[in-house]
Amino acid sequence: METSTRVLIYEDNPDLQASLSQLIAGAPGLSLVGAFGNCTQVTTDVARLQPHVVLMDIDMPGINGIEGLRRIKANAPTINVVMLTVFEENDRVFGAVCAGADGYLLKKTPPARLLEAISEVRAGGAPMTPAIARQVLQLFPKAPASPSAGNDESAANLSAREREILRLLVEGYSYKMIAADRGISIDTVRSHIKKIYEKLHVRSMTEAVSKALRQGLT
Amino acid sequence: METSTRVLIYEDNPDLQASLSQLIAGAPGLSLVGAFGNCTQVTTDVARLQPHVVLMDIDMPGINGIEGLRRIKANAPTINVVMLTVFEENDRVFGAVCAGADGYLLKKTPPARLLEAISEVRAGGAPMTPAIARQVLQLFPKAPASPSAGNDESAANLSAREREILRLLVEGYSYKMIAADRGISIDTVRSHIKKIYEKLHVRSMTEAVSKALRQGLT
DNA sequence: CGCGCGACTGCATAATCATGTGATACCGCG
DNA sequence: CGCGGTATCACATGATTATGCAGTCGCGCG
Repeated sequence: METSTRVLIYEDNPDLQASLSQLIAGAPGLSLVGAFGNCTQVTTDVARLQPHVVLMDIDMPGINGIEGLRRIKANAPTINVVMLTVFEENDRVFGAVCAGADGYLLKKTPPARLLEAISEVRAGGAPMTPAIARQVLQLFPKAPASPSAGNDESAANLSAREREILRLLVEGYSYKMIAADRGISIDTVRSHIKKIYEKLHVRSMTEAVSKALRQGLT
Repeated sequence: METSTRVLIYEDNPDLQASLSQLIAGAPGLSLVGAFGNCTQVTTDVARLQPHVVLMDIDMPGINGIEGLRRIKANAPTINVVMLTVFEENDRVFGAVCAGADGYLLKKTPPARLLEAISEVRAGGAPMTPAIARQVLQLFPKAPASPSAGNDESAANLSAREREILRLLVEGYSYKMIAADRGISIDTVRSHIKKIYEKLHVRSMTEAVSKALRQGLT
């Protein structure tokens, strides 16, 4: 029974493909199952080679890396796919993360960091080159600034405890679960929830959760 | 002309505040400009102390860390704010990144990594604990998979009727109201909702609504 | 001091949700 | 044809939610 991490590489630049292959093949705990210059056969490749991690070049002839990523995720969603790119363009980053990328690294990433990234993605992380991570955070919609925004009225009106409890509602906690989580009685939970409803002008949990999520109240 | 990174800490746990303070104060290239247990005076603190980096605890009495973050960003957007938390909850992560967080670390992050994070954020990166980075990527709406979709299972898997009914749940409709609205019996509504729960792997209305809104299923 | 507020608690009750079991009709597909 | 899936419906039961009423305690404020 093989316990090493099976890595598959898609990279059209021959030099980089060679050096990545060497790096992976020579790294303890990793095994290189394949290295290709394009991902036109990605579906069959993946089915045949059963990789745990795919290093996917974004720019390749034929099918681009994002499409390759999509196909992998469509057919084998548990495979971790780390995107590799020369550039840091926003639209590429956005496209890749929306397609389900598990990590995103610049090609110039030093070898040690690349190996680290592989083990990180295997452990459930999402390795990103710092500049990419920054871009990822900046892709999020910015909430309106706080000061006296009318929108934040509802939020500012909730007490800290009420906000905590609303958060747990959003997570799908029942009254009983909230009580257990916060170490209070279920009747206390009810009281807080009743108050939340009044402040948010809602009459049910679903309305409260919906409003909270839509207005970023929690 | 001082060239060290000025760090301001907001952390209400006295032990952690003390150890963070010691860490920062003792690190070459960093200087600790303040450490407080709450961020009620964040605006004046920041104006007075002129930090480059703020380490901000998410949970604090009075004004919570996300609100503190918002105020910093509203008044001094160039200050880098790294959020600290015990937990990894999705809504917190989402709230923080929408409020403009520059990084997000778990409190249990080892000291060496924390120092690294500070220099990383200064260099334009966005330091994130691996698990948080994973969550950040997962916060993005998933694009429709390419033609032979399997990835969009949850979304594509709901029938038209189920999707209609989920939409009404999100609007806060009760079973009875849905039945009236669609001209069907309440037991029919129940059957559909049961099926929706199975497909979405949830067990309550609030979970379904939450999931629907977060993943753009409706 | 009284007041308002937040956090906490209890009890009773009605309404609503969630689950299981069962069923029919219709459609498309191999 | 049988099968699976969708839409529809009913009944019974237990669990959970929502509401009303009542209360205590601590805090800050005029």
